[in-house]
Amino acid sequence: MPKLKDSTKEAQIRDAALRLVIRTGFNGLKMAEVAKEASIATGTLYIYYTDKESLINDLYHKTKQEIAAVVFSSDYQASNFYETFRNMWLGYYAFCFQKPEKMLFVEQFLYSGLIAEHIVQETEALFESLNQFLIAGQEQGIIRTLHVEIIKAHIQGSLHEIVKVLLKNKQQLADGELDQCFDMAWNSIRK
Amino acid sequence: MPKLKDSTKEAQIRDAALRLVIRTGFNGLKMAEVAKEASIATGTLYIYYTDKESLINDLYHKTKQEIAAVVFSSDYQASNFYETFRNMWLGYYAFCFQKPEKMLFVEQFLYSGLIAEHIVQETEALFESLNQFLIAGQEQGIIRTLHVEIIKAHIQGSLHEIVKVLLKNKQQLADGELDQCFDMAWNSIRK
Amino acid sequence: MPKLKDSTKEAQIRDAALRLVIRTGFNGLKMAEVAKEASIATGTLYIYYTDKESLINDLYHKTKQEIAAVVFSSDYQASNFYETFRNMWLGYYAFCFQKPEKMLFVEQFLYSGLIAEHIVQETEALFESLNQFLIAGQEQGIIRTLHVEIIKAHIQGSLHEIVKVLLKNKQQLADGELDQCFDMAWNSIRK
Amino acid sequence: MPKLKDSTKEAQIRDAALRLVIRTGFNGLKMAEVAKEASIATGTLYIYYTDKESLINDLYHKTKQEIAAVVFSSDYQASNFYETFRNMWLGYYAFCFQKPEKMLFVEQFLYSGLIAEHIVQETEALFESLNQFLIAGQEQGIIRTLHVEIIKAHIQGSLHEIVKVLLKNKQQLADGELDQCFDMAWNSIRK
DNA sequence: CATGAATGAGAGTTCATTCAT
DNA sequence: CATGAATGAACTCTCATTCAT
Repeated sequence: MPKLKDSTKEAQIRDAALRLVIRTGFNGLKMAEVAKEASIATGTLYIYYTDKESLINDLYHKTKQEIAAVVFSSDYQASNFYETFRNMWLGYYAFCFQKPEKMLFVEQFLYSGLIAEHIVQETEALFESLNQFLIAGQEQGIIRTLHVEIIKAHIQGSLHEIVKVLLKNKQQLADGELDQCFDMAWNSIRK
Repeated sequence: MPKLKDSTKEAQIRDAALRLVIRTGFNGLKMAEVAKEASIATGTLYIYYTDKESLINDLYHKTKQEIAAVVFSSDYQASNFYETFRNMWLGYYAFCFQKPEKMLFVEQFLYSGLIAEHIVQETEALFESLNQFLIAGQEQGIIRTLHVEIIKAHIQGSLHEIVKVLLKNKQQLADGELDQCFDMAWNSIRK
Repeated sequence: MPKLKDSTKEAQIRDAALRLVIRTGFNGLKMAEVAKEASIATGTLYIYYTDKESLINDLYHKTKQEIAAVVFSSDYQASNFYETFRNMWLGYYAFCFQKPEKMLFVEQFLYSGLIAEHIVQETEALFESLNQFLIAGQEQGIIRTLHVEIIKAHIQGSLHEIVKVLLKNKQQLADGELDQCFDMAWNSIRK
Repeated sequence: MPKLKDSTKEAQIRDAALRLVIRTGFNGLKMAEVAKEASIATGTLYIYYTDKESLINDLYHKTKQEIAAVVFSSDYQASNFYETFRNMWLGYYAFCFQKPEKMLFVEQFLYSGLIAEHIVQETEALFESLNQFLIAGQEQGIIRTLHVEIIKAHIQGSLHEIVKVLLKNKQQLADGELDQCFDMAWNSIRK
């Protein structure tokens, strides 16, 4: 019996690629560096991923899945729209702050044209229930009536940018500030 | 740093570089392609810019200057905070929608580590009066008291993301929707 | 040099290698493909052959032996020179037409410098009795007096090339044509 | 004005490639070695040829053209079929003996599947008048009636193989031997 | 100043061979 | 013996930069 294909290794590779790619972009990402960062030989990379593109595509897919799992965590379900929204926003904020590479990576590649269309669509589908949630809020007259894609863009865009500023300045939000940030998000959409 | 030669040609080069770089990132940008897109020979590029990095740095600098000129357009000065803010927001929105390459380019390179620190600082300084403006609003009790960097991040992040979604879907905002978007921005910061 | 393991498997490997190598040459031959074609694992290949070169050398040796066995088939011995020569020529023609890979392989590698000198010499020795046969024909005044190496080259070169043309065009020789081809060979050497 | 694309260089590259490729086959041919042999940088190779395949294709094309020019040299036209055929045969023999690389290269690649079909066809067309010549000989009852492709294969195959044997043994044919070799060729086809 | 051919270091990918299982 | 994952040197091709014209 031969050595068995190690499924840990695939995750190691993705972790390494993620760490490196956000610094340099797709074209700046060097497979040799990914290998070194993952502590394997270059050739081994190609046992797990046929080429750089497929590595990035899989990384995108898996990262989006992880984000969906965070946003839709069952812990966040509350009795009313506001509470649920608040839980989601805070949960996603915490995620972005703790794993900014994932936030940055996804942001960087969504509009890059490098992710295969079918993967983009599969991952968008993962967030369909978020759309449902927002539409329900609109129908109940809780939040403003505006195309949900724009609402999501508004919320996500501001959250991401805030996290980026904080990371750049190596700051953290005090509790009161965090509340204010959430307030900004909420005030912008509530009716 | 550019040498003082034909300044039309220099602008051609920057335009070409801008168009190309947002598709591919710094590492994907090919000097030969920039030259072709600018309708000059490769060698000529190096008369105007010593290397790729200096081209990108100059492009960043000039683009930020243009954005500052837009945001601080004297036309936008109004008699009260709200009106001025509204003019600025709408003006910047229009700019981003019409010249998304510039928005995307600046966004892509701000945190990239490729722009020389002194250039980042010089360009940040251009926006100092925006800080003043916001702080004045806070002192007058018009807008919420929160670190201005965060306020700016919130406003800019959401505006950019909305524009990106619209461009991706090749949509435009109807007038009412545009008002709503501004409302979201305003509601989030007003007291 | 092969180790003495499962001799069926060894033959499978050679068959696989032969099929593949004539399409691609030595450098294009991939050990992994040989293994797959032979329905074994890559590692197993190296139990039978220490490296690619030794595989090719053994294949060359065995193929030459097979050709010698064909040419010197006892069935071909006839009462006179002409008949024997004719039997040999027709037998070898049939062999080349049925197993062109073997003909092509041997032709491709003879002058390649990849076959170890001692193997080339051993295999040449197998054809020594062909030399004897031709010399006898010369001494009896049946065929022209010319260095036997040149006579052999003439006969073999033309026979091979005819087979190659036929295979390329997916044709076969009608009986009369085959006779003509043999006639060409015979007329060129007879006195 | 820039340095002008040097047409000598293209020929240098082909010469280098030809010298190397017959030793190693297509897959063994290393672009870096071709460059070194041609005394240029690797990158320069790619200014003249987009890739290895196109280099080989052009080399094939040009070599076949050269061979056609040799075979159809106007000097060889004589008053009768025999003389013309003799001139051609001797001329081609001399060519193969002096530039065996060209003979070997063409032989190696004709059936390799690496030469683009349109190039194979274009080059075959160059030899159409050889077919005409042979058919005329058949119609005049001078040579045997047999598919010209087979006649050509017979003549060419034996000539090539003889040259290969001679080169391998570092021999040359004495004048009498050369006559004998031509005689073999002639006797095989004459009626 | 302008040109584009030339350079060569460096990137992605392949594959002969090894070795843990 | 058999397996196939792992290795890393080597190969093809690219591209920032230089420089002869």
